[in-house]
Amino acid sequence: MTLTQLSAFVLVARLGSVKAAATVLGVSEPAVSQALSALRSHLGDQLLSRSGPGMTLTTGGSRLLGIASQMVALGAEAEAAVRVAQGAPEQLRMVATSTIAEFVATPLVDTFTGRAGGAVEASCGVASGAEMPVLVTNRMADLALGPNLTDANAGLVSEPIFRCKLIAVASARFRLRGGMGKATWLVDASATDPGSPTSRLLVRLGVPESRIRVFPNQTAAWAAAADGAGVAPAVAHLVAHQVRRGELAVVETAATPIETRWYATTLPPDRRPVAAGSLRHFLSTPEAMQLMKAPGTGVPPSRFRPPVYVTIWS
Amino acid sequence: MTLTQLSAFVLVARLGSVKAAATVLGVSEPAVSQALSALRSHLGDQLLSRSGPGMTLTTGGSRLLGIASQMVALGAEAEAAVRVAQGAPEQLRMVATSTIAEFVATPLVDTFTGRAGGAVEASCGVASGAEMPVLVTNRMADLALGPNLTDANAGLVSEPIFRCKLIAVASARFRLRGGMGKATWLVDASATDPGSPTSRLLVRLGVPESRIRVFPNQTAAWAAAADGAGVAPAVAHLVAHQVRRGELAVVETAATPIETRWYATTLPPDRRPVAAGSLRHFLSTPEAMQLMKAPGTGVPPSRFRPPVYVTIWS
DNA sequence: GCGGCGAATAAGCAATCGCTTAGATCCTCG
DNA sequence: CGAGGATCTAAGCGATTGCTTATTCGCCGC
Repeated sequence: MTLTQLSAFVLVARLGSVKAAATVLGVSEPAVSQALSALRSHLGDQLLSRSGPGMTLTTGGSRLLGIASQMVALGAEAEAAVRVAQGAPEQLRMVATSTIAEFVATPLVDTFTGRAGGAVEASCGVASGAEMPVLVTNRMADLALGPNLTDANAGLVSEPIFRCKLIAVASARFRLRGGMGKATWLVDASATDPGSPTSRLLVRLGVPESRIRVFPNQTAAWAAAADGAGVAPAVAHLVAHQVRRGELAVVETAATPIETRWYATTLPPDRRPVAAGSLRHFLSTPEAMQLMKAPGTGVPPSRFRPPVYVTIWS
Repeated sequence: MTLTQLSAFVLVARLGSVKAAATVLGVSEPAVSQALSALRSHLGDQLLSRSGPGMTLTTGGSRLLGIASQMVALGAEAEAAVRVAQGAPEQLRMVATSTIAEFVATPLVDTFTGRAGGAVEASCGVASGAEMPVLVTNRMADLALGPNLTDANAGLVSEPIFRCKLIAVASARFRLRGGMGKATWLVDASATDPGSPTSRLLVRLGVPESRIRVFPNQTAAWAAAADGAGVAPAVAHLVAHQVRRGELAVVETAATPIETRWYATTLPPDRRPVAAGSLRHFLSTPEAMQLMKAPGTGVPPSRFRPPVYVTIWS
C-alpha cells in the first residue's frame, strides 16, 4: 500500500473515471489502472467498479476513500511543513480554468510572489471546473480560480473575485451567410468543460459540434477569427485590445453578453495553508483587480505551458 | 516518501533510538537507519539528531512527527476498515510484558476470540513498558497489558485489571550462604525493562548485575531455581502450582511481597477500534479474572513465541 | 452483429524500496 | 587514551513500484 496507489484511488473515486484521474496526474491511463489493481489485490477488495456514467464504491471502498483522502492530504502537508520549517519558500499551487490561466494567472501569481518577498513560491496549472473541487479538497492544489465551487459537504469556500462579460467576436470584415446558426465557432479548451461560460454560451445558442473548432488556447482562436475563419467567444475586457485595434469586432448574438464571475476557491480558513489565505486576500485587492482588468500587459501566450498539471509528489 | 519511512521515523522519534525502533519493527538496525536517511535526504532536513540519552527533533522534525504519526495510524486504520467491510475478521493486536504474555495472554486472547465467534482475530506480542505507549498511540497495537500507562498528553487510557503480589522463590533445599545479598537472581526478560515490578524488586534489594542471570522466559528461570541455582522473583499466584508441589518454596526478603497491578491500556473510546473496547471490557469480567488467576491450566510455554513483535504492514 | 470507448491486462524496463551483512565513524565513559 | 556501544555508510540482493506501449476485454448505442 503506497501513497501513490492511494492517491490514484482517491482521484479515480472522486473524478469517476480512470482516464480523468490519469490526466490529472499527468500519467498514462494504464499506470492509474495498475495502481488501482495493486491496491485492490493488496486489500482484497474491488473498492470500486464502473457503473454507467461514473463509479460506484464498494463498502470497503467508501470506507477507504475517507481515510485515503486524509492520508494523501497529510502527505502533502508533511512535505510543506518540513520545507517551511527550514525557511524554504512555501509552495503554493494554484489551478485555473484555461482562459484565466492563459491571460491573468501568470501576472497575478508573479506579482503575488514578488509581494511575498521570496517567502512563497507559487506555481500555476490548468484544470477543468470538474477537477477543481477534487484537487483543492485533496490538497493537490491550494487555490482554484474559476467557477463558483461552494459546496457545503465538500467543505470548500468560494469567493467572487471578478466580474466580466462573455461576448462574441469576429473579423470586422466577417459577414455571416445564413445567420448565426451557420457560423463556425472558434473556441479554446475551456469549451470542452461543461459548466464553463464558453460551453454554456454554445449550448444556449444550440451550436452543433460540427460547427465548433477547438484551438489549444484563446489567442490562437482569436487569431483564426481575425483571419475570418469564424466567430469566437471572448471575455470582453480581455479582447478589448484586439477590438480597439480593429482586428476583431464584437458580434451580436441572441445569448451575448453573458455575465460571468470568477471565484477564488480554497479550503476553509482553519484547514488551508496560510499562503493560500494570503493569495486569496491578494486577489481581492485593487492591485489584483487591475491586473485582471488589463491583461494586455501580461505575458505572451507562448510563455504559457498548457497541460502542466500539478505534480503531487516531487 | 513512503509509509515505511514515515513509520520508521515516528518510531525512532518516539522511542529515542534507532536500535529500539528496529527491535520493535523486527528488522535490522541499518534498515531503520537507512529508511531514516532516505527520508532525510528526500525532505532535505536532518529531522532528528542524537543528543545524549535520546534524540532531539529539528523544527521540521517536530512538525513532521505529528503529521507522520497520523499517516501511520491512518494506514493501519485503512487496512482494518476495508477488511472489516468485507466481513473479514477484525484484527486485534495486543501486546503484553513478557511475564504476562508467557502465562495469561494466550488463554485470554484465545477465550476472547472464541467469545467473539470468528468476528475477531487476535494476536499477541511482547513489548517493554517503554514501548507500549508508543505502540498504542501509533496504532501499531490496539491494547497493551502491563503497567499503568495513563498519560494525559499522549491520550492513553489505562484501567486496572488485576492485582497480584511479587514474591521470591527458590528450591526448598536451597540455603543462602552469606544472606540475600550474595544470592544469584534468576530472572526473565522483564527484568531488563526498567519500571517493571521485577526490576523494581532487584533495584530495591540492591542486587548487582553480576548476580543476575537472565533467562528467555519465566518458566526457565523457575526451573533453574528449582535446581538450586539461585533465587527467582515470581508473581505469587502464577508460581503457586510449583510451590504447592514442593518444587519451589517462598523466600522472605526485605522487599517482598511487592503489590503490583496489571493495567489494560488503549486509546480513549472515541479513537479506538471497537474490538479493542470489547477486549478491554472482557478483561474486566469474572471469566477473564479466572483465567488470570489460574494459569496452571494455560498453554505450555513452548507454545509461546517470544520475540514475535507486531508486524504493521502485512 | 458491430464499431467505439473506457478499462483491464500483458510485457518490458529503469528506478526504487527494503532488507541484509560487513565495515567505518563517532561519541561517551572508564 | 582506549573500549564499547550506537549510528551511519557501503555493497549487494531480490522484490516491488511506477511507468511505458500494445493488446484484449466488456459494454453501450446503432
